[in-house]
Formats: sequence, structure tokens, C-alpha cells
Amino acid sequence: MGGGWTGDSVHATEAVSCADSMKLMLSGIQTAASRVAEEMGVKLSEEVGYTIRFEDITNSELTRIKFLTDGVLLREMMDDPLLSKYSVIMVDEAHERSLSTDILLGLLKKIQRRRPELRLIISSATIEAKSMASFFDTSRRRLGRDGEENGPRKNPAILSVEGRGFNVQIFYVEEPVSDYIRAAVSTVNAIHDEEPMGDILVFLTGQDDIDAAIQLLTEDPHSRKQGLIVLPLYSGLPRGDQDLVFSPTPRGKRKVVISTNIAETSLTLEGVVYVVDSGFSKQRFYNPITDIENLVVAPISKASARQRAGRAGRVRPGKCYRLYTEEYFINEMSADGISEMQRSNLVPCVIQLKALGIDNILGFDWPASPSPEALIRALEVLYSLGILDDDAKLTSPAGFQVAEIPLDPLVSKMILASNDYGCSEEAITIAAVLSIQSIWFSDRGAQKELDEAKLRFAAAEGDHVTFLNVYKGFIQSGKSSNWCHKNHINYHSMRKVDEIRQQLRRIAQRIGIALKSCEGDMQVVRKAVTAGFFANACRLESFSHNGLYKTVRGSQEVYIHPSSVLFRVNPKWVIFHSIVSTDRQYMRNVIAIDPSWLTDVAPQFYQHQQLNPRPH
DNA sequence: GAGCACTGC
Repeated sequence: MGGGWTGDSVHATEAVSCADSMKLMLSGIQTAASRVAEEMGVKLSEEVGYTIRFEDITNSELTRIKFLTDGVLLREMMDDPLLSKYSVIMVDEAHERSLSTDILLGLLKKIQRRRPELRLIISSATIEAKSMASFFDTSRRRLGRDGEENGPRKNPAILSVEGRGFNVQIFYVEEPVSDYIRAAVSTVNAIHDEEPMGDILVFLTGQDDIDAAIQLLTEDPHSRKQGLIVLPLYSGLPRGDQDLVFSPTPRGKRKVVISTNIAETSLTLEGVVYVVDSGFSKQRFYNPITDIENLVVAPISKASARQRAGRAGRVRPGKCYRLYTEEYFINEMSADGISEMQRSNLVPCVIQLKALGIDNILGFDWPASPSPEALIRALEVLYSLGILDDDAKLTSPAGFQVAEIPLDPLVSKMILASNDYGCSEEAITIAAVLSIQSIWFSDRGAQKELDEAKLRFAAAEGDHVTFLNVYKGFIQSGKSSNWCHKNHINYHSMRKVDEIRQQLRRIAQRIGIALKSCEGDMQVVRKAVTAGFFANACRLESFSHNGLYKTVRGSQEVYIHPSSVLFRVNPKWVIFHSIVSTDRQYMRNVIAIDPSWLTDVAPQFYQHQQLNPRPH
């Protein structure tokens, strides 16, 4: 390519993956399991099997090799804390450092103290191998909790996998860019003008960036090019639009996929030869003081940058254009970033550890320790929910029941409370809808139609009740995709809601929750929501003309999100499910409540005076 | 009247 770039060369790091687009819809676990079964000449589900959330393809008598997700293995540990069924455990992709992987690594280290014969294999990208080895390094003898020195044990094998990618040549900009969207667009155009055929993958941060870049590439007459097929890719994109990126590129054309981080690890695009890396992604950050999680655009790590570059070397030698300087990459970019554990609300982690009998959460040996403030905040929240007792142990039965439900503990608490209010069927439906991205079919071009469709289901009580109306309509339609289409509802999302509902109903019955419908009494449904989410209560400011609310607990200024059915309705008291922060903090999924319920469900959390600052 | 990185149980 022309001037403005400096060059370097690295080897792509990429594990083997499936090739044809049919298989791309399968998870890595499914493809890995089938491949191993095939090579061993055995039937999948017998000697070789796999387990993912909704699918258990194993046979307890026959299966010798089992592929599973870290989340499933953590669930198994609740019944079998020492994982006594397994003699060898291999943790793949350990460098990705997800919440579950970090918890798992900490627990495996603990298990090995009790089970020295257990063999561990940790597979990680090279860049992380050293820190992984030092985490498990048993030659650094440590004093156990009881003051007894631990004996020598075997260290796990750390496999650092460089994969089979082709060589990828790296280019950097010579001067920092001020606008990475424009820089990405002009880089795409330069590649198209000067480089041989091959698809281009561009990493930006979110839907807004992606839309802006696509507009520049397709509508601006100065930068529009012939022969480019420009496609967006992000998780919220309707399924049919997502599938377009997997269709083969017609001869003589060049495909340009403008993507979020979804293409960094979750989805694999074949045929990509050029990668354009903005150097940024959206990352979650948690503030334990305000108890609010924010999604912010932040610089990526070197590990991420290498992973992105590797996406260019899957079919032949490729090129990666980094929209930052080499000096920045070498001297300023962090090696592996801040782990997810250190950026998250820890309520879900803490309950998982408690359920596994880890009493000393603050002393747990994490691969990367979260802040004490975040841990203490999580313990406080769980205590106020009645899930932990004065000794920070799981309460019985509530704490153990909540731990059994595979959802955020606040949602699980709502389900538990719904048992007392006689509305568990409704609570389970709400929980299922809250655990997926959106039930609405998102199409920015048809915003008005979507708003009108929403009005058909809108409930005065709020979004949670609106979800119940939608689900009811879906069932009455015979789960029709046509009905979904007519009502701007995402059919795939509704199928998923149904699947999650079935799982939750099974679990509810197992832990002693009676499946019961309140037959339209929405007051009890709102009370059940309050019992789980009382900490998210907000009051409309008395003199507010623009819908300003303050959180009861932290006096944070928040507004109802325009996508909520309660937008502009502004009831005096509301409870939100989550916050999105832009220039304002917006509450998403909001329900109206009566403030007296707060003191009913959480007397220890809410003092009566707080709710009525000027009584009488 | 505005805007939702990504997994996963």
C-alpha cells in the first residue's frame, strides 16, 4: 500500500475451526466434539459427548471425553465440588479471561490441593501463558488457611497454542488518527484501490460507529467505490442480516464486513484477507460506589489486537492495518487489559462461590483479584436480599434456591418471591425476557412502526407487564413467526424466551416452587419484581418537568429510557432492571410501584423516613 | 424523543 504506514510482521494466532457456513452456526464445542468423535471412529454421545446449556449429548455410562462450557462445569461443581468424575481437565481459551473461566481457574487451583492426582491442562494464547503459569506455580509455596504449608504438587501443563494461521503483515499509521471511523473508511478504500482481491474485516466499537462507516462507504459520492459489498455485523442485528456476512463473495466483488467485537472471537468469517483495527471496543465498567455498570469505548489490549490481526490469516497470508501508531502499540497498549472480573458487578460471582462452599471470598485466590469495594458491595446486596446471613453464609432455603437458578440473583429472588405471591408463571416469563437482548425486531428504518406495535402491547404498569402481554399474544398465535413479523417482534428471540422458560420451570419445580399463574392480577407481579429489584427504586423529583428521577439509595440522577412504555408517563415511583449511560443515565425496563412495598419487602434496607422525607 | 460490546448457566 501507499504511504502513511509502517510495517511489521507477526504470525496469526488462531485455533482450528470449522469451514463451511452451515457449521458456523454450531458452537465450537459442538464442532470440536463431532470432530474428535469422528477421528476416534465412535458415535457422538457415546465415548465422546458434549454438554451446553440446552443440550446434554452424553451418556453417563459410556462417555469418556466430554466437551462442555465453563458455565456448565461450574454448575456441575455445585453437586460435585471436587469434580471427582474427571481425571483430566483441559481449560481451553483460558486467555479470554471470562468471568466463568477466572472463577474456574481459581477453583481448579484449590481442587488440586485436595486432589493431587487430577491432571490439569490450561490452553492459552502465548501472550498470556506466562501469567497463567505463574498463577499455578506451586514452587512458590504458600501458607494454607490453617497455617499448614502445602506439599509439593504437580503444576498443570500450560499449552500455548499458536494455531495454524497464515502470516499476517502488520501496518501502523505514522501519526495518531483523530477520527477512527473516517480513518477506517479511507483505509478500506485504499485497500480496495491498491490490493489484490480478498475480503476486508473492520473492527469498530458499536452500532452507531458501524452505521456511520457504512453510510460513508455507500452514500458519500466522494468515497463510494464500485465492487464493494458493505455489510454490518453486531449481535443485535436480526438473524437474517447476520447471515449475509457468511454468504460467499461473488466473483469480481469484494466484501467489507464492518463489525463489533463479535467477529474477534465469537464468529469466524472465512475469506478475510485484510483487517482494519480501530484499536477500540466497548467494554463494561462497574462502579461499586454508585452500583452502576457502564458500557464505555476503551482502548483494546495487545492480546485483542493480536487476535484481531489473526482474523486476516485464515485462508492465505493477510494484512492488518492498525489505526494507531507502532509507538503506541509498543509503549502504551496494555498487554492483556483489565480482566472482566475487575470490571463487573460481582453479585453473580459471589453467589456462585458461596454455593460452592467458599467462605472466605475476600481471600479467594483469583487469577486477577477484583477490588475489595466491589466484593463488599456484592456481599451487601446479597445480604439485603436475604440470600446471605449475618455470617455471610447462604441462607436456607432462600440462598440455596437462588444459587440453583441460573440467572442474576436479583432475578432469581424475584422468582422466589413470586412463589409467595402466587405468580411464578408470570415471574418466569419476565425472567426469560429479561435474560435476552430484546424481543423487538430492531430496524432503525421502521422506528415508527415499531413504536406503534409496542403500543398494542403496552401496559400502564410498565415494561415487565408489557412483556407478559407479548408472550401471551405469541402463545395465542400458536408461536407463529408470521404473527411476530406483523407485530415487529423478533421470532428467534421469542423461541429463545420459550426455551429459557422451559428450563426455568423445570428448575423451579425441582427447588420447590409451585408453578402458578395469578390470572391477570398485576399487583402481585409488581410486588414480586419489587422483592428482587428493590435496590433499583427511583423517585420522580417533585419539581421535575423533564422526567428527572433519583435513585433512592444513591441519589443518582436517572431518566426513563425513550424505549420504555413508561417514557413520558413518569409515574412517581419506579423500579428499573438496568441502566444505560450516554450523556444521561437511562433506566431500561421500568415498572411502576407503590413505595410502601419497599419497606414491606426490604425493611432492613429502606428506612421509612427515607421514603417520606417530610411525613404529614 | 434516543440508542443497546460479548459470552454464558
